[in-house]
Amino acid sequence: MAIAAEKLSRRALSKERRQQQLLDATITCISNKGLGGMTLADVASEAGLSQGIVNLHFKSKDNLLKETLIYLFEDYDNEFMQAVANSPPQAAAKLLALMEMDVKPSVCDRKKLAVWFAFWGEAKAVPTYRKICAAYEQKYDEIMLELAENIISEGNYADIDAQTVTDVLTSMTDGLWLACLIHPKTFNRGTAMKSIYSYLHAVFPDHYPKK
Amino acid sequence: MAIAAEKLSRRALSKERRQQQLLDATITCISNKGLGGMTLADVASEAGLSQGIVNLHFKSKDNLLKETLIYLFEDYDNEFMQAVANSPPQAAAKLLALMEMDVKPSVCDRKKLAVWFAFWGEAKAVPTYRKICAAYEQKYDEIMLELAENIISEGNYADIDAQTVTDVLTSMTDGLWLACLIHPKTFNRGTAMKSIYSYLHAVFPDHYPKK
Amino acid sequence: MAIAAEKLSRRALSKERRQQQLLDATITCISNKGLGGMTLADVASEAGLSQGIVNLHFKSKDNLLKETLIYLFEDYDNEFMQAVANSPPQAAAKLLALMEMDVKPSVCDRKKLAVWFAFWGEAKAVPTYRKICAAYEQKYDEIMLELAENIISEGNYADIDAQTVTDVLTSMTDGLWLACLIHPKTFNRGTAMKSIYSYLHAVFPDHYPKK
Amino acid sequence: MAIAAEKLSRRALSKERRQQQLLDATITCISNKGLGGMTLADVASEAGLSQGIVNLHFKSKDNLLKETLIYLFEDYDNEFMQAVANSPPQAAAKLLALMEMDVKPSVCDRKKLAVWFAFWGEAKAVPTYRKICAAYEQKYDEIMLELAENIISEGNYADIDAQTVTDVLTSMTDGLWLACLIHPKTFNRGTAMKSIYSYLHAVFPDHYPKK
DNA sequence: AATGAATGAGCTTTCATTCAT
DNA sequence: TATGAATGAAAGCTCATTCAT
Repeated sequence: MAIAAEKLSRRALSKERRQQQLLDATITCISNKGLGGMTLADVASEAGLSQGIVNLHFKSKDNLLKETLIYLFEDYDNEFMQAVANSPPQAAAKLLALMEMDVKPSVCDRKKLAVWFAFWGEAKAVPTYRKICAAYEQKYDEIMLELAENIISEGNYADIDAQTVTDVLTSMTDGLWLACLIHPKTFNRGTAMKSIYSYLHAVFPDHYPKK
Repeated sequence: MAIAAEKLSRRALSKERRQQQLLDATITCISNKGLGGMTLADVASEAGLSQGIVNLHFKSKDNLLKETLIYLFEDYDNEFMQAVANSPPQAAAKLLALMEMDVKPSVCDRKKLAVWFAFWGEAKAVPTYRKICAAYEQKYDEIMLELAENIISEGNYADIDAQTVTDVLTSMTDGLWLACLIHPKTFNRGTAMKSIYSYLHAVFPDHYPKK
Repeated sequence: MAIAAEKLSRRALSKERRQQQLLDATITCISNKGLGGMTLADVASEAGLSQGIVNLHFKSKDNLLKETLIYLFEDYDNEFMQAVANSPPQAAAKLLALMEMDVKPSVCDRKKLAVWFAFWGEAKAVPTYRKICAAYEQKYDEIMLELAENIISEGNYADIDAQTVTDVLTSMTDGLWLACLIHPKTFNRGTAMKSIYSYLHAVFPDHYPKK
Repeated sequence: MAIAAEKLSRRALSKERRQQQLLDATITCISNKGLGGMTLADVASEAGLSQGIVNLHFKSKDNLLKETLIYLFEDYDNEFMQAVANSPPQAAAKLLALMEMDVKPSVCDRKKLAVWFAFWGEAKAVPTYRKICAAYEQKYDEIMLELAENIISEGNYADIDAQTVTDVLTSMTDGLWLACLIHPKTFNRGTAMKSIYSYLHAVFPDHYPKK
């Protein structure tokens, strides 16, 4: 029956929407109260819904948190893949696009960063979180590694190790994010990008000329 | 003698000793269960003492956590100042000594790192933590900045900005710590140091020659 | 049906009803165990409900106690105002009705008196209680004062001070309540009323003739 | 041995002194924090001594409280018996002296009254307290009753019942004490005494002339 | 006699979870 | 699907009591 089908699809959609709404509320709450301080009542209240709603949609708090981490990664994943896709075809341009993506406001955003670090802070104690992180991050590492190798193969960088460059870049963005989170007043997006570029220029001077 | 030993453990230690013991137990517990998962009962049990002992010495859980963060920083502070003091007088040597300190096993230790990140993960939500971090970190920033400025003044580095270098180095160690915490299997101390050195070589080639 | 009854008791009552039920349970518990000895678990158990119920409805124990005192006063207030309203229009009759109300079983009841004295016993240490008491008692004082003044103006009582009479009557009922609480075996409602009447007769012989 | 004996007696004296000191501290603490709020740590601290001191001298908190109540009564007893002893030989004078004693500053003192009412507030729940109260109060009742009977036998008071008078006077002082405790700002010692005298004048006009 | 660190039972409070509506 | 009153386990915290010194 067409009507039933439509209803079903609408319902399904509505369900997805509601879950997204709850995930957004969760992010806000973690950001404001920390992973430890956040309660399901906070999330429900932030979403303007009733007490039991989170358990209804996510079964348990643990599961909600797991889904929130995945949601965060899916969001980042989108940004990451779009940065790769929408940049010029050269490896150097793509690598730079990724770095710019990492400091752009929608990614390097204190609310989201607070949640990232909240999860990382519990990661050692919660294997579930560590596994999710490992899976996604391996993917990003592979992509960056390939870009770095391409750049090296294009230039005169005999001594440079692609994995080292990848590690440094990953570490730098993580470290800059921490700075953004902990020292919001002194942190500056332009300076951060300048730091990253200064490293790229240092290792790949032919591809990243002095500005 | 077993009895004497048992009695000793239950006997009044000096207040300071007992508190240190509890702070150590707290670090272990946070590392194992996370900031949110850790309970005062865990800490007491880890220290082999009774339920009420933590409140007796630290008044409240919040205060215990605050003191733990300070204890962590005091420990790091010792390492930091010693690294500066015990290295050759040249700025380049001192800066390198600091970087080596940051990856040395007693500092770049998963147990401690888990606790650092646990606090950073709550820092946005807990101003107390943020303030403590800010106070110590400003000090380290100033010292590193001075070292970087000295190096620059000694060589032919007209284009290099000392603050940028400091920011990059700080970010890198933070990022490498995160890698150590989250990806213990792939993280490698030697590689980490190699990454850092590669950056130092890239910006200050005269002071940090190719190895 | 037993099942239905059980279900009913566990089912959501109106919020107001549930709170009243809990306030009644609180009064019973204070009466049995004293203000200090009463626990929230006692109250919940007395109400046949679960541990957390009191905090759910009253936020905290302190607040529960405050609301209990108010509940007690509202109950007394009803008795007081009804005694005034339902008695003959003459001031003397109304004043006598108030005194009779004070010794009637539903008011001069050991369970309730125990709670009154429990609060008065803490009043010096808890400003909140003192404020609540002061507010209500001022009202009763004013009403009684007006009645005493009316009686004085009606008779030949040149030397009588209305405020003194009011003070004496208030003191007497408080003192008789204490006797009822502490010496239940020797306390006698009739004797108590006789005492009060003997005073009324002594000061206002025209309005309160010898019986 | 004289020395030993002296030491012993000094020690014994010191012990009694210490206990009195602790009882005084207890009274202060109950007055400030209420029976429920007072802790043994408070008492020790108020006495300027160490944690375990109260249990050392009084075995348990319950016992301390019991002894405090007795201490309070012994103090009142002294006042009572002295008022009787030191007043003129006539019954009327002695009865008046007792009433004056009840409102004199050292007796009708908010600190002490707070403790009295704290005990009365728990009396229903704690039989020990009730028994102690009953024992002392019966004694006072008997003495006052005899005085009242003497006065009646001396004058033309055919209709007056001695027990009723005694009850009224006792109730009045209790009630005035409550007023002093709860409404310290409006309570007035002179007015209180005036109230009592007005009653004495009303029932025994020949013995207590209009002032 | 006095100390005060340590204990541990018992309390208040929080909150994820359940369930009748 | 959604609600929110109710639950009850688990936590932090308090404090009377103990005991080695």
